[in-house]
Amino acid sequence: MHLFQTQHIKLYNTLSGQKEAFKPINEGHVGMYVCGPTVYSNVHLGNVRTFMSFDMVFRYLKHLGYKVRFVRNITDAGHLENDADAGEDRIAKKARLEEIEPMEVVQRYTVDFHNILNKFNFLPPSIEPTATGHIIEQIEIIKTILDKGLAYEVNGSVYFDVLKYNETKQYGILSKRNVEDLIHNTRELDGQSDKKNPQDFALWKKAEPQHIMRWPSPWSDGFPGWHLECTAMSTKYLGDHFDIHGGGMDLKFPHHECEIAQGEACNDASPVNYWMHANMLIMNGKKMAKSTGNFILPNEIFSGDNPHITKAYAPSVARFFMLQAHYRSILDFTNNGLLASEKGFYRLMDAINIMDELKSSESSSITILDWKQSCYDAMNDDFNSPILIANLFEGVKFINQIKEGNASLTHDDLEIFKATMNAFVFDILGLVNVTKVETSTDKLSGAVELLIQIRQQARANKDFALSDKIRDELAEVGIQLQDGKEGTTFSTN
RNA sequence: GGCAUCAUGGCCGAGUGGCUAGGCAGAGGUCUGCAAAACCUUCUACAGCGGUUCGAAUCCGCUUGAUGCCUCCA
Repeated sequence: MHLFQTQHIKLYNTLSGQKEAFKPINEGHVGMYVCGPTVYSNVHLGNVRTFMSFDMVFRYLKHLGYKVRFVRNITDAGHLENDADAGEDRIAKKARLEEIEPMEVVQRYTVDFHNILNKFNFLPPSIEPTATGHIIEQIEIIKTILDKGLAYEVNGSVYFDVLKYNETKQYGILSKRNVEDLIHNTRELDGQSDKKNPQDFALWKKAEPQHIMRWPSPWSDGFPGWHLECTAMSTKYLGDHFDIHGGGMDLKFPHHECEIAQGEACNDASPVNYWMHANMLIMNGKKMAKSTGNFILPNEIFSGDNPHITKAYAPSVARFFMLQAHYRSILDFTNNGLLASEKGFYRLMDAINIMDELKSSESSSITILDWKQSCYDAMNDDFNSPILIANLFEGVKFINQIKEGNASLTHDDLEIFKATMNAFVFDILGLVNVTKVETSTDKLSGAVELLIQIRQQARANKDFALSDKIRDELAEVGIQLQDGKEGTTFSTN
């Protein structure tokens, strides 16, 4: 018996524009592909948000008992800064500026990407393929599309024929555009002479002599088009037809539209059942993007070294902040928002830290199974993590009420409650209990317990000067004393 | 200019055709030597203008504004 047999997910499918019941192609199995980063510079927080959304999806699917194959690629092939026929690719440009090999650029920022994701407590994907490792597969796909007559070769480059494709299929089905509108609204760009139409996109580009990243192909020494790698890697590992494809909202058009076209061209069938798009993280009302300079790096959040924030924040605080918004909503990154999340996060952690001390009762004053189901309902409804978190704060209330003797749970109910809290907070939301790690050092606990005893003695003697000194100076080094009915406890934030 | 999405209280951020979101902040109370924490109570809302409806913040239209895409971008 798996949880997915009783917990039914509805998810918003960009393709249909509405929430749909999720039904995997093979029962109990889920194939999910997410477009990964182009590793030409440090991953910024906006990038992280998208990947975090799908990390949460991955975690929840696994929690429900699905066998998930999660593929997230690394784009390590250079792509041109614009879609014109000429231009430098980003990785090559970075390599030139830093006087290193393109593959050194790729290596450096791949390592950075992994480091950052580890700090945010991401689960690794099942497969993390690279574009340059799949050149042969991409060439094979181009051959197929050429054979179908939906692409053409010009001067060693191969382009997808969007108008031809649109005669029998629908280009724009995902982003709700039609080709006529696209034609009317295309900006004039220099150097597009090789294309029959501006809407056509490159499958293969002939490399200029100075272009370092290049591979042989039947058409020229060159490199694959950007959209092709995802088609190659997704279908290789998940099949021609798979369950979920995710990515940032900004990839919807043209990237994902082109992926659909390529998949349809090869197999006469739509490659993906459910398209999921994570919304943008903006900062102070503007898009976070490397190209505009309006962005913050994760390491700057951990160190506090950025003019947009007033202090350092733990990775889990940033994670909690982002999960407090729904993945399909735009989220504005602000210092005030982060401060509010930080307080809430530590309140949640403080409650969890005393969960094991709760005593069970003869009867339950809370219908814990209803509460548990409401947690699942939240996640089942298009992965609504903000609602889930609201329910978890309901759980915080339960913990404190039980501790104060204002609520009760039977032994069995208490076990269910604790297991549910832990599952959602740590397994599904992927938060890390930073306070627990710090306070679990026995030496520190022993020292603080001693100070608490001395303070108790001082209070008994009405030596409040001493007792307050102990309390205040401990607070200054980040240890809070809490006087409860059953004695004094402490926590560290 | 075109397409799409969105517009909620002091701030962040859910949701819904009639019934409490939640967090942070604020107010009052309980507790405390005083605090803090915790608990109880509590205030402020659905951009504007029309329409549909017994009833709309929730559906429709218009207006205004925001964000994204339309050239690489999570």
